[in-house]
Amino acid sequence: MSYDHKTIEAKWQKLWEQDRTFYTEVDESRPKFYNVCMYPYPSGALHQGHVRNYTYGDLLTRYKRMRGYNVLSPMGWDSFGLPAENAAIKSGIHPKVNTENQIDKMKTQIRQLGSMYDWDRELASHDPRFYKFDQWLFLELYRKGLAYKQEGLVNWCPNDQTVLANEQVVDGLCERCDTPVEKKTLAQWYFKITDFADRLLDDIEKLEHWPERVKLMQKNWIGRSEGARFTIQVDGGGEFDVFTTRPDTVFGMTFCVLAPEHPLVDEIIQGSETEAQAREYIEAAGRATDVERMAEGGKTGVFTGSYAINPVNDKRVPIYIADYVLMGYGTGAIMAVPGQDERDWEFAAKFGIDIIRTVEPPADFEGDAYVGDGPTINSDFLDGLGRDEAIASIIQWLEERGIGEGKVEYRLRDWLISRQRYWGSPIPIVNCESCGMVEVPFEDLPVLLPHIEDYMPKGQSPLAAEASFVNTTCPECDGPATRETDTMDTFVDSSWYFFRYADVENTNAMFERSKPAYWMPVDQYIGGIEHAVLHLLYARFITKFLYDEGLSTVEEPFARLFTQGMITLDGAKMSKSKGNVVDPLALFASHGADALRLYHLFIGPPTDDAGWNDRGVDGTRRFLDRVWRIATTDAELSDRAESDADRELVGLAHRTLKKVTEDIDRFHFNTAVPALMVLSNEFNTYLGEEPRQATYDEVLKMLLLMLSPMTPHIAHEIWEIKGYGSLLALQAWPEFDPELAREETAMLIVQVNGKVRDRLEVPADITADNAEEMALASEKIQTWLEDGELKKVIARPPNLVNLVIA
RNA sequence: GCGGGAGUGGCGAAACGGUAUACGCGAUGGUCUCAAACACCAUUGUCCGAGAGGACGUGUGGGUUCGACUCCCACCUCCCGCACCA
Repeated sequence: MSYDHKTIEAKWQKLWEQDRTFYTEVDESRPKFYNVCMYPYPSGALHQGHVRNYTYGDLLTRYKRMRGYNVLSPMGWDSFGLPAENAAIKSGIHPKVNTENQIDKMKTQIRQLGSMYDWDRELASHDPRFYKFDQWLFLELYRKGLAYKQEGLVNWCPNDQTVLANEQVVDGLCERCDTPVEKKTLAQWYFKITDFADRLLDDIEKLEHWPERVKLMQKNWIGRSEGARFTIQVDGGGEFDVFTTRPDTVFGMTFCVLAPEHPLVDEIIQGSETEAQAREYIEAAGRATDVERMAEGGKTGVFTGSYAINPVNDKRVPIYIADYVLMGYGTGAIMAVPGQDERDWEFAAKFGIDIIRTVEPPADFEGDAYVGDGPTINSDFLDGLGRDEAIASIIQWLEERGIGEGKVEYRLRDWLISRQRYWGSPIPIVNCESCGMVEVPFEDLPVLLPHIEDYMPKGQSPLAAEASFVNTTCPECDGPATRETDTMDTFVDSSWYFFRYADVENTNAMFERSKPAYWMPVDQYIGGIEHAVLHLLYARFITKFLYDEGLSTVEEPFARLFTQGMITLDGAKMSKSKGNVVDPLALFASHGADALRLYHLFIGPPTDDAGWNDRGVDGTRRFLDRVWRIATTDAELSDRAESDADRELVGLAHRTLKKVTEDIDRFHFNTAVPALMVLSNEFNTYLGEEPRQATYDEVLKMLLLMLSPMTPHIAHEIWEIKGYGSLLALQAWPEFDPELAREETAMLIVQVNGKVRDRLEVPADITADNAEEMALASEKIQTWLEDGELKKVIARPPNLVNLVIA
């Protein structure tokens, strides 16, 4: 017997929506719970990753509500950006039309899952009402000197025809299309996230309820290094700065290296014997993608013909160009100390350069460069000092002479936010011949993205070809001017959208301070691990900026972060291109949303990747059919007096409640579900043995209340059929009663030397002495005791007695 | 190389230092049925044994403990992140 999930699920989805059950207002009388799932890019097709994400989110919405919280769970669309635009290009439908179609489709599908949102707060980043405030944010940052345009070496994806942020380059490949990223020198817009590097790093400590893994990834990404920066003179004129974390080893400097892109290079190779060779090397390094540069086996480089003077001992050392030194980090130049640095050692060995040790390695040290601690040697006034003392001492020495200082460097670079693509928010800046760069005034926002037919990427923004967009008048002098034609990275949208849900209608401001003041921070944020350093770092940055502006009341946006594992099929990530997707829509039809939701909860630990198994959904559906049968049983329910069987079943229900509650609170859904299965199995057995009406109703109610956040449709339907009260979603989570949960008897395990030799049923309140007595009285145990002398008894009533014999 | 996580049945996986393998899937046998499906019942780590029962068993090797999947040390394998960051 199988229940009619199609009718039931459609019925309740409609009803919850009509009743506006999950629409929320500020309510100071209850604690708030702001529950957000990362808003999706509207691909038009719900996949199992979404289902997993929204199942967790909806479970929490419903559960927290039953626990008395005022829960806000909104939904929106990450509808600007490369993925949406590329999908439009592929389909040949204009991005706006295509994106809006996809949103409609996905919204329908999300509703079929039965996951509930306050749709009054729905937002989409391609909506001018939304991106108006991308532009406002941009201008706020600009005024504070935190948005700037600068020419520099940038990552360029030749396939997507746009620049990319460092965070969007993965292993030298474009994050979106896996094309090797090239380097180009271009003038681009940046947000100065590096100004926030220390705060972003330090505040990671405050993120108690974030996964360690994500915090660590952010720490590594920010990459703080303490060291020193100092100036080195070139013999014959010129100078350059170097950064090092080991200034204590400066006496061991036997050469210097400049990055091929270093500005001084051109000057010092001029007229040298190796000039031709050097120019060729620089040119090749410029052509190479990061992948090629990294793939290079062994170090390469060219002598410049020039020498540097070591400031501590006036020694002349050769200057090389080598691509193992990166222009983008530190100063793009290093002092090379092969004795204490593995990379420098490798280079020195290859090029026959002297190697001097300045740190005494331990006697048993074998190997090349020694990077560990030890007394300083061969270093004049630093000799004998440990590393930290030597570093402090040399920094003081450099500072006294005005040639250097202690310095902190970060791996984090500024966030490159301009894109040479159509589908994004236009940058609200006008270039005027006489006034220069001018802000678009607030009253002229949003700078609307015009509808254009030729939106294909072409290396510069397609907007540049749109004269009616480009040509404008200067807001300051009314003279002729042109607009910026690049659009913003879609990660700008996602860095603040969670504030906007709190005040989504506002046309005058991103939001009124008091609105998110009630809801923020997001109490639970759920999404994929792939955003660990992209979205989650940017969102923290922008939140800190809004805090500094007095707009945000919180410095950190997400109090609790949960990153779900991936659903895989035969060990591989499900993806449309691989053709190994299991379509949720087909499962809505065949098994129902409830069975699918339950399978996602049951499949394994939520943080872990989990392998999909079609039969697994059969299993959760079978379970729901069993619940349905229990609810519609034709067993005769009597009004006899309460028996042990009744007390046992009610006791189990309460123990189940305790476990399910604890498991939900710590996101162990995969163990909460089996607990409910055990309860329903016992319930089913009970129905075959003279069931009693009162017990039946009591346990069924508890079962339905516990199921309602997981499988809301079937739970609501049964609740209604049984006439158990008003709408199940509005019921309170049941109260655990330890008295009822208590068990009368326990299984006493009797061990001999740690091995199980007997099991005895004993009263649950048995004393240690009685347990020992019963254990010793057991016939099976007697035979084991014959083998030796009883040395010791460990009794842990009521479950364990261990007899130690020898 | 650095950092993190994980290794348990045929499979997904459970297990505050105390019954290893709950629950689900799959498999085998049975009941129901004209038959099938559904459902229900039983069995299902390996080896020895007719059985009672016993031995072994959570990647490998040690250790701590009355007792170790769990704690400690060393190693192996896999996954993830960062990676010539000075």
